[in-house]
Amino acid sequence: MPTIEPTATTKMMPTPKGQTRNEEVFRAAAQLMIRKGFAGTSMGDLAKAVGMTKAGLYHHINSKQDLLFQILLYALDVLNREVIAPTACIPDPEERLRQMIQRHVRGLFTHGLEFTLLFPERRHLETTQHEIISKKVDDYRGLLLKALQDLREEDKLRELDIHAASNHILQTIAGIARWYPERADMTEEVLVEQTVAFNISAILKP
Amino acid sequence: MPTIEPTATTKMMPTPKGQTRNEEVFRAAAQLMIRKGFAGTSMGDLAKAVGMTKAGLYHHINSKQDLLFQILLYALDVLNREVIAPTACIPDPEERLRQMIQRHVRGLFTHGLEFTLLFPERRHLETTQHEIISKKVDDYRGLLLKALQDLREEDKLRELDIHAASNHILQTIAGIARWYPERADMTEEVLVEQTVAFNISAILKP
DNA sequence: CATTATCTACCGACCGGTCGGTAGATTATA
DNA sequence: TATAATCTACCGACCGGTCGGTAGATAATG
Repeated sequence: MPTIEPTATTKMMPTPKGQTRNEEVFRAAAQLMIRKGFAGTSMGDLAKAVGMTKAGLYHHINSKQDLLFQILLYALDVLNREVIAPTACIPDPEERLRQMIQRHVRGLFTHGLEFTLLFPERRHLETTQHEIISKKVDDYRGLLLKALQDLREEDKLRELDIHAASNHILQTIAGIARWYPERADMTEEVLVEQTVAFNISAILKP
Repeated sequence: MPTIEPTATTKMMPTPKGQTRNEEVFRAAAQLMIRKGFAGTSMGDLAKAVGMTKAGLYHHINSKQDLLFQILLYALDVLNREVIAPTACIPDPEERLRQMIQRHVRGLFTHGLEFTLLFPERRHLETTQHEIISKKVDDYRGLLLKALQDLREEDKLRELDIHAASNHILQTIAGIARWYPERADMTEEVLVEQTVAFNISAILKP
């Protein structure tokens, strides 16, 4: 896991060369919060998970809230690098959409995109941080919407509400991280294909 | 433990008729937990929401955990009455599936089915209660799976993995309660149509 | 009067977070 | 090169506050 860079809204954390421990904390926190939720995860739990005391933990983070904020920023950063950036310049909207879905699903388990499960937990952030996350999430949804609009202009879309459709697509993707881990009776690559095909079939004219 | 009946939501008033205090507590609890999560909802919050003290609250419930259990049981009961029972005897699998989706989505806001958002919160239950809920949820997923299997036998299905498909369908439905409230730019009935069409198009041969 | 519903007052455990302190590595200086 | 100064990463102890939950008194209901 790459370093999570401090932002203008957060204080600099004492983070020297050895980032190993930092990564460990952030990773463990994300995993705990995915499993038990933000409110359901205590700093004591986290400290135990990384073999530290609570006090020692606070050498690496500013606050529980800010920890969540950093995790969400990281998740959005990966989303950018693994999904948004590589598909931004694809002119054909169908191919663009296919790749967005494909890359998002594939990234779920190979690039830490499972952290996107924590997006709803942004409700625990204070207003300013909440807005920062929400804006980026909305931007992502906007890209999906744009692909649908482009498809409509090419007359390749069924008669459907693109707002509803874009949300449905996002739900199928994000939802995978909720059910797949328990029912892994298909390979990851099959799951990728299935998810792309499901959503493409749902929206494209036959 | 008293059971709760679906009624129109009324603001907290001193013992409104047609709605017992019990229902008020359960309803308020469900709404709070949907908004802030189980762990993020304190009994103090809940007490304030129904205009009581914490102690007074505990006349109506056994424990916070059991409160969640009862809410989930109630949600599953409504799901049974509003979705499962009315569609169980429909022979045509396509029509059965259409009605299941239609009734589930329609029920989301008219019959308190938004409570299904709380299903993931069953992780906070103890083992036995957790298993009870999980079994019923799995049964519901099984019905969806059965409809897909029946469709396959009629050769009306695309080439797809029905396990992945059933989960995708469920995610689009349950996910509505997450995004629709904030982006209600379409009527409820349109949303019902859109969701049915989206999923049916996704799985049926063109 | 019996039952139900609610109150005041409180408990021990745990919460997020801070404090003063320190072992050990790193750096600056004489 | 010796040593003093600084810095990182951590700890045990502790803080005020909140958590879920309870005992016992009181009010309303029938």
